[in-house]
Amino acid sequence: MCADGERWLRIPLSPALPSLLRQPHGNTLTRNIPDKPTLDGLEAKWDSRWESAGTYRFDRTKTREEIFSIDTPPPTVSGSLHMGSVFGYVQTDAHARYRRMAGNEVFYPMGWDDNGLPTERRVQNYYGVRCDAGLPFDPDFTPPTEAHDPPVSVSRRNFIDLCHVLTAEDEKVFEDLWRVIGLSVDWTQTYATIDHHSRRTSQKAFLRNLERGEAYSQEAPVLWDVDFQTAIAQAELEDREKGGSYHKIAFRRQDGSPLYIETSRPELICSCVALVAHPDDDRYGELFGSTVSSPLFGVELPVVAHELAEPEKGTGVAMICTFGDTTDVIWWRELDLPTRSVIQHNGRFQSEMPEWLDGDGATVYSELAGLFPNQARRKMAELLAESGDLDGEPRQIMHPVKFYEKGDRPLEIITSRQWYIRNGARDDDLRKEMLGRGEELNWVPDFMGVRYQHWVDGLNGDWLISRQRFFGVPIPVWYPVKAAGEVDYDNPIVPAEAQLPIDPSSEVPAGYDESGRGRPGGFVGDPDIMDTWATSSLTPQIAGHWDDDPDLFGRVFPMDIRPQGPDIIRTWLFATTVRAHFEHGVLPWHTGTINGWILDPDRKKMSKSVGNVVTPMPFIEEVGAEAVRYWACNGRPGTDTAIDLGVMKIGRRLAIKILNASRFALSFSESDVDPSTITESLDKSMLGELSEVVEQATNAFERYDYARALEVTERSFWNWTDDYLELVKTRAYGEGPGAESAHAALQFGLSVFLRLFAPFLPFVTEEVWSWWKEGSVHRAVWPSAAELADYTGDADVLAITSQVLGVVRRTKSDAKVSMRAEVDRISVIGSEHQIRLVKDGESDLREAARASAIDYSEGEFAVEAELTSS
RNA sequence: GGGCGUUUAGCUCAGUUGGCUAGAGCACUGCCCUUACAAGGCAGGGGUCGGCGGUUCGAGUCCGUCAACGCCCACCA
Repeated sequence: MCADGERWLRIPLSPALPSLLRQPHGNTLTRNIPDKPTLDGLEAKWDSRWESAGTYRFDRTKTREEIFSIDTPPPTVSGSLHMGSVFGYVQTDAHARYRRMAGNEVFYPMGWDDNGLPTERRVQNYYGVRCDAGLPFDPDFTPPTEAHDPPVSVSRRNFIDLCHVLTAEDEKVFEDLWRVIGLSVDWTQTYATIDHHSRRTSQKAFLRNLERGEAYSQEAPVLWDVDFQTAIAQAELEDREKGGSYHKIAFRRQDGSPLYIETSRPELICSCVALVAHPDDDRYGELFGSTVSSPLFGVELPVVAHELAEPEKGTGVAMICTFGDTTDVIWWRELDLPTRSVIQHNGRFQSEMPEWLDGDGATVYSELAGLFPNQARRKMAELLAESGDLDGEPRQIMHPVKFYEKGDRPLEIITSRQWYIRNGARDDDLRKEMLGRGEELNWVPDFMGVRYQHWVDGLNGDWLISRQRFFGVPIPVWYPVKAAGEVDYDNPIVPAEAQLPIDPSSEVPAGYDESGRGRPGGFVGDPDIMDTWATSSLTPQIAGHWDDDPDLFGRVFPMDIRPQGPDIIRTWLFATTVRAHFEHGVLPWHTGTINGWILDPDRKKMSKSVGNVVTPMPFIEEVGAEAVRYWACNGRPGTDTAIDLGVMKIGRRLAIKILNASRFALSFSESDVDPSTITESLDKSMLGELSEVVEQATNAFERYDYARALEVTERSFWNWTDDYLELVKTRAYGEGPGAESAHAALQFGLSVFLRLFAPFLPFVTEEVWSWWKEGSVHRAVWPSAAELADYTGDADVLAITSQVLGVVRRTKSDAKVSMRAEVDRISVIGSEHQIRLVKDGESDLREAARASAIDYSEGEFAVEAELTSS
């Protein structure tokens, strides 16, 4: 795109030139307005000029009161570029541009979220590699040009290098998109969640959480993705409806009679630790305290009582396994049951014979060893059918199954040691404090606050931040290895803050040397990394340089707004709130603006799995960046918005209209006209109406309602071109005070419109601004009623004159004659006041209507036009 | 099962604290090459504001209820 953008290029306004050329009063640069203004190429032209002029550079000498700071969402660079990527960012940009013009110094950095699993997965697929932490580093490894098939194994360090290479490429693609779409970010203020500064900030914040007891490690059952082989957090869960089948299975009471349970996971009978029924369930009351034996394995199991057992579900008796689902974890913990787990980290049944099995049970188990759960399930169903313990045929059902949101196989629950940060789930006081933070935040739109509240109310565990992966910020601790060789997890060795960032798998704690790694009396490094949210929950601290630039941090933090999508309230917004609450004792921002969803043209939510992801570049190429921006800014705050090429085309038409109307408005004089020459009441009326528009647009922006600001500006602008420009045209082509008044009013009006549109249509407004003004429209002062006050008149003059003109047009249209057709007379009936208003605009009205005379009489308002018969 | 949001013209959407015959654009129809604009301009037709019931002098707007759609949450036996 933008290939021939410079075909009518003029001498650029170098930042150095204006001071040489500027005259004491106004600006005398010769205008160079193209005969055929075009939108083509404006994106590239102005992006590079803004960059070289530093138009959006942040001035850090400003005070906190003057600064407006934005906690920009760092896009996941390994994710797909889709229309949702531009939607929310453009809305934020419009607000940033408004703030900048309204007098704030805007802190608008950009980050890239590049660490974490999404990048690893993309690297695996892109290059056809897999990370094998056991392999040695290969210094001669070069990134493959084509994906290996089948995948080759590479060392951890080579793998991480590939992650860096690919994310650098991905970040360039994103930056290019942001530039084309016109985001006014300060490109000197960028960060990446894997970079040195972010790792340092992330580790420092973690160590402080650890020191204050807000972070801890614990050996416990966790939700586990068997493909990625990592623990995941509650916030990353999603339920999917999956088919399954209930198996009705007989356990044996002491007297040999069957006790039936129903389960969708018969393969876990071997890890069963108890059966459970509701304490008030009379059917089973006598069994509490006794034992039953499991089918095939013959393990004696207690029958226990717990409120969570639902009498209506299945037979009313459930088997408790370690662990089949999250309810099992609750029962296991609250009833103090033993652990009998058989599923390994790779998702397969362990090969070693479980110690609680012997005899026939061991023989049965040997058939399950090494299988995946779904394979073991079929095997168990066969075996149970053969032994007669399966009652009837399995019953097909659909039920919700927990998945990792990025995963393909159901989660398992596996016991392992993990790191957690407290979030209020296990501490009522902290939960109340976090709910209080949610109430404190100014939510835009306000109903979004409910989502936060529900999430915090529903938390059922602390925040699990450790991941058994590679491309991320390492957990910055080591552990002593006791003389007996066991690792002392309870006494982690921490680095000094000055040492950060560290990688405990390659660096050595103070007082040790490398030879002690993994040896009794020595140390081991924590092998895990932190989840990406553990770092991106610190974006205000990272972007504001909490770690290394307290002066800057004091000027931007707490930030003014956090713009983001509704889906990550539970993750990003909540986690950021937790971290700031712990570290700084404040809410990290004043306002949270939550954008809506992007729906595809059929009003379906876009998602990769559905395959309806729409990428922005084809739209930008077809209608231009500003048309896409116009569409994005038409989406109300927090409102789901469908991708609509039609809306974009309206935006394009608006931008073209601005070019053409500007060309007309600026065609009458070579220099700025003094607004004190505005004397005609129609002109003053127009400025009076504009004054109201300015007020409405400003109020809307103050409420973060960019869409409303655009709407009132746009409506007024079309009236301006349709009515005012037509009314004033003839007078403007003439000479004398009337013409001068028109010229000045046209310029003044245009100047106001360009500034009102600048947040939405940054390229075309800047282009027109450059025709006759110095500097950037984006650093021009936001229009105000005060600025217009000396030149305004009764807005009703223009309104009623336009209305009369409308009647004349309709008359001509009905008569199927040209708009240039002559009108003999217009008769206006109205109140004394209305008549006076029309008379104020009469001469312009007669020219525009081509009417030779206007008759007036008092009465109920009515207008009639009498065409000259031809 | 709970919560939030949406439902206004064929389509995409406005309608701020309840106030005169409900608005815009697209699409459709008619007219017009008028010296800013024909990838345009001007004008026109088109809606019992999801259903039902309330409050009110007055309801698209407030309350209740039902329905459809979307999203979020919920202990997978």
